[in-house]
Amino acid sequence: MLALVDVNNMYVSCERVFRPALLGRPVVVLSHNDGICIARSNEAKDLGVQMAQPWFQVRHLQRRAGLLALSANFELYGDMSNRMMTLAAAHAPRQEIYSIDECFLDFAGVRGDLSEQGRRLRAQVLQWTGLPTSVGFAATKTLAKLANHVAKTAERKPGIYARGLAQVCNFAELPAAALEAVLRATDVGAVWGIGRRTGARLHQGGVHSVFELMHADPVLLRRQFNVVLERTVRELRGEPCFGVDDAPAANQQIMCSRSFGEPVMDLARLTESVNAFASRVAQKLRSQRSVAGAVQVFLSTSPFRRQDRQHSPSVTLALRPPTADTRLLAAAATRALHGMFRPEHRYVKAGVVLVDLQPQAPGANEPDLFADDDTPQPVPRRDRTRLMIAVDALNQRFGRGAIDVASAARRSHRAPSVGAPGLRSPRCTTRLDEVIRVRA
DNA sequence: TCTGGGGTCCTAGGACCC
DNA sequence: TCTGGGGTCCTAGGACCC
Repeated sequence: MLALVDVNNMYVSCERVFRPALLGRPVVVLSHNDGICIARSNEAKDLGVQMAQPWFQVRHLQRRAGLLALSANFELYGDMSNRMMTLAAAHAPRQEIYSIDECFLDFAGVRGDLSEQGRRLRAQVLQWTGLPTSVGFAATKTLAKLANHVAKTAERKPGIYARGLAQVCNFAELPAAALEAVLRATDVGAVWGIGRRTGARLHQGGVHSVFELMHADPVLLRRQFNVVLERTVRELRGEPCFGVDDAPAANQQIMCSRSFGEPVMDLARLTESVNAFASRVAQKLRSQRSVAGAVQVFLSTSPFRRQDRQHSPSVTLALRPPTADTRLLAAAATRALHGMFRPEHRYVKAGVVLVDLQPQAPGANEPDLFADDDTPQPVPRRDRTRLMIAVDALNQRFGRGAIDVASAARRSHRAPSVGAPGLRSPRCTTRLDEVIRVRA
C-alpha cells in the first residue's frame, strides 16, 4: 500500500504559518519577477485565478475582491518542506520525495489501520509545522495520486465527492460501488500523467471519466498514444508500473534561467546575467558532486510580442576535460553567448544549462583512500577544486552571492517589481537576522 | 506595458555502420 | 517504374510534472 502526502497550496500555506492574518483571504504567490501566479489559496482559486496566470491579468482583483499578492520566498518554502518531509518519513518504512510539497510513502509490510496512520501523520504535520496536508492511499502511485486529489477536492468543493473522503482518502477501504462513483465523477484530466493535450484527445475519442479510461484497452492506447499512457492505465487498474524510488539519482541536467521583465539588447548586461547563471549552476553542480561535460546557453525573445522579430538561439560548448570550476564554466558560457548574440533583437530571457553530467573523479575533492602516498596529484587542478570549496563555504556562511566571479551580475538580471504586490516575507526559519520578533 | 523556472521521459528521424 | 536490411547512437522536440 502506498500513500501520497501533499501540502495544500504549499507556498501560500507557508506564508500563512507566519502571517495568520492571511488565513481566509484570497492570496497568490508570484514568480521571480512578479510576472505570474505560482501558488493560489483556495479563496484565490474561487476568484478564478489560474495556475501560471500573468499577474497583470488578475491585478484588478486586488481592489475588487481583496486579492493579496506576495513575492516568492523560496528559501522559506524549502526549509518548511524539509521539516514536513522529515516528519512524514517517520511514518513509513520508505519515502520518495517527489517534489517540494509532496512525497510517496511505501507501507509495504506494515499492518494496522493505515487510514488512522494517515490521520495521525496529518495532525502531526499540522501541529508541528502549521502546514495542512492531504493524504491518499492506494495500491499504485497513480491511484495514490488520484486518492489524494479526491481527498483535496472533497474538502474544498462540496457536492462532487462524499464529505467523508476529505483530508485522508483510502481507496482500499472504499466499497466497490463508492469507488466506482468516485471514478465516474472524476475527469481523465485529473489523472497523473495526463496533461492538456492527451486529455483533449481522450475526450475527442469519447473517454471522459477515469472510470472509462480504466476500461479502455491498454494495447490500443499504446498504439494510438504512447507507452506512458498504457502504463498509466495499468496503474489505474492496480498493476504497479512505477516503483517507489527512495534514493534518487543525481540530476542529469542543471539549469538556471530568468526572464528579464523588460527587453534587453545590451550584450554587456546579458554577459553579466549569463555569468551569474553560470555561477549558480556551477554551485549546484558541485553540491551534487558532479562535473559537466558541456555547457549550453540560450537566449529568447518574447513570443508574446508578435511585432518583434523572433530569435531564440542556443549554443552548446563541450568542456574538455569536464569541470565544475565556476571560472571555466562562466568563460565557456560567455563565449557561447557572444557567438549567438544579435544586437537587433529584444531578448527577454536567458539561461545556462549544464549537460553531460558525470560523477566527480575520485580524489578531485578529497584524498583518494587507496592511492599511494606518492601518487602524483595534478596540482593546478587540486588548487582549483580547493578554491571552489572555499567559495562554496563562504557563500554558505554569508549568503548566496557573497563571493562570485567579477563578471556576474549582482541582481541586475532582476527586473523591478511590476507594482503593488507584496514584498518577500522574512526568511524567518533560515536567517537569524530575519527571525520573527515577539513583543513581551 | 506587463506572460516562470526548474526537471523527466519518450519518440521520430538522421547519420552511420556492415 | 523499380532503389536491402538490420542495427546503433545521437539529437531535437514534444508532452508531462510541480
